[in-house]
Amino acid sequence: MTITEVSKKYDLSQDTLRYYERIGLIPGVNRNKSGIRDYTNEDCKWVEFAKCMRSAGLAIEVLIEYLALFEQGDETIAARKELLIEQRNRLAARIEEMQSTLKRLDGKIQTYDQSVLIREKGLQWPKE
Amino acid sequence: MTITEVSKKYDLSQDTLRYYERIGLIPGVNRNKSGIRDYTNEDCKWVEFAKCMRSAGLAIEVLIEYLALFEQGDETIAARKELLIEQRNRLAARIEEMQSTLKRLDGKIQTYDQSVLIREKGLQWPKE
DNA sequence: TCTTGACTTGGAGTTGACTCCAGAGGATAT
DNA sequence: ATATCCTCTGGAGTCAACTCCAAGTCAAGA
Repeated sequence: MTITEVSKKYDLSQDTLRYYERIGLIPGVNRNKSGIRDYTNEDCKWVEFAKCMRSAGLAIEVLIEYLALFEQGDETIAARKELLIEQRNRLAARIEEMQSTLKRLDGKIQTYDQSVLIREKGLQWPKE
Repeated sequence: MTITEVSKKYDLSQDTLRYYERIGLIPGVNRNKSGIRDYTNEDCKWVEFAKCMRSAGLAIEVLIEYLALFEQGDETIAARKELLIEQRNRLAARIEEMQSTLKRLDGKIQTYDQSVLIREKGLQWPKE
């Protein structure tokens, strides 16, 4: 697959794909005889994984480390698991925080519903 | 309240507090005769709101707009509600995305559990 | 053969959100 | 009174994560 195809498939710019490769967030992609990238299925999986994890807010640094560990082979399985657990826990915490903020926003919006109603009816704004 | 107190109370640096005020993310804080900030309770509520919304990932730009609308008075109630609904929906979408990534991480971690077990037992890695 | 267009690289520029700094003014402690 | 703090301002610097650019290569079409 060419970079254009991968770019379209995962909705990531070509620049971002080259950037991810350069910094080691995805593995090095093979080139044909004229030096042009040819993404394998395996490469694509990494692209997709990177995109997914980045969208969830995992830091690039951490994902680089994960790939580096992966490329060192089976000796690093325990370390990789550790890393994933750590990130999983961070993510879960962030989700919880965001959920409580979501609730707060819902509450605020409800208050606005009320206030609009009150204004429409020409009523007094309730105290406090 | 002084900036030091507010800074400690909400765990935001003094620089961040001054920055937030400068860009209009919190209202202008009154100064005493020697020009030093004296935060009111109202100011603190805005600081807390800003911190909460920022932690959930709402963009500074949007929060600046919200405060600007708020300061324009009741004419902007409808616009503020719109803004909040829009942000609420974005937030809900991000949470969902993150939740599915969380599940994916959990799955991956389980796989690692298995693989560690298999290595410990000296068994063959299962195909694929 | 000449041009067009996709691709390459290395490096510079941008954006959002802070974070730090220098220089100056008051207030407090010795 | 001098030193030490805390605060002020305006502006510069930093960091993560891209994003853009210039100069060059190569293959394919008119």
